[in-house]
Amino acid sequence: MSYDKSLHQRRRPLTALELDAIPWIHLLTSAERQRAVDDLKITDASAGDYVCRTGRPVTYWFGVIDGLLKMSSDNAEGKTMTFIGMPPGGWFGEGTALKRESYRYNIQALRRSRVAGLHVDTFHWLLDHSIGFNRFIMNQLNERLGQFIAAREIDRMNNPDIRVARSLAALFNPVLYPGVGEVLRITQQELAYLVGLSRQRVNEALTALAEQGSIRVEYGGLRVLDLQALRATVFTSKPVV
DNA sequence: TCATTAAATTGTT
DNA sequence: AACAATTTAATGA
Repeated sequence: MSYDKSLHQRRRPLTALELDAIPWIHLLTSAERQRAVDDLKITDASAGDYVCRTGRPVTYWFGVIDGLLKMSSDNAEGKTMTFIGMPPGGWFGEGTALKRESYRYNIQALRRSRVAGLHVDTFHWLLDHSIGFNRFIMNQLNERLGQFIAAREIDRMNNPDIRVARSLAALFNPVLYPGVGEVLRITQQELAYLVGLSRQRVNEALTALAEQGSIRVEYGGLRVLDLQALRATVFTSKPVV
């Protein structure tokens, strides 16, 4: 690399490959796609960077091209409450974009990530003109509703192994996160942040899940072998001797 | 391309 | 929280 390393461009157009990885782009007519592509911007976020903050006016509808983001909301006492992971292929913020309100979540990069942004005006234009886009949004909202209900259940789980299993299953959701595929790139530390457990405990849970055969633990990631089994995990971690 | 070194991640206590 | 072991990434010949 002989380029300058001082001022790497924070915002650039998308490559054809990145474009192809956007799930809803294929549902548009060529005219609609043209307009969307012209507006799409991609930004590189370093670990710890905020993609959006609570209270800021909505300017973009976001999608994860690569990397891993976490969504957190602060309650009245300023305590950070909910964590949801956003792996590649996930698009978010349509709720607030629809109402043109301000963001109700903090979105932070857990590691170096590439985030695509579609301006709210274009978002609304697509809603007004594209049936395919409307289907995508409707499907997305519906799927996420299911996810939130599941998330409430997960929060009430006291068994760490099951918490980890369910949280992982959510991250492997092929509808919400089509960019994930077979292998989810996530470290055990990152997963620990998302689930709200220590890395040690997550490691223990992952080992148990691997023994069960639903996943395989790999360096810097996890491979899903049986998503159904992962979702349905009910075993109690401590074997009764 | 290969060998060496540094950094990141994992497994364990 | 700390440590050693393992894997990957970076570097330079």
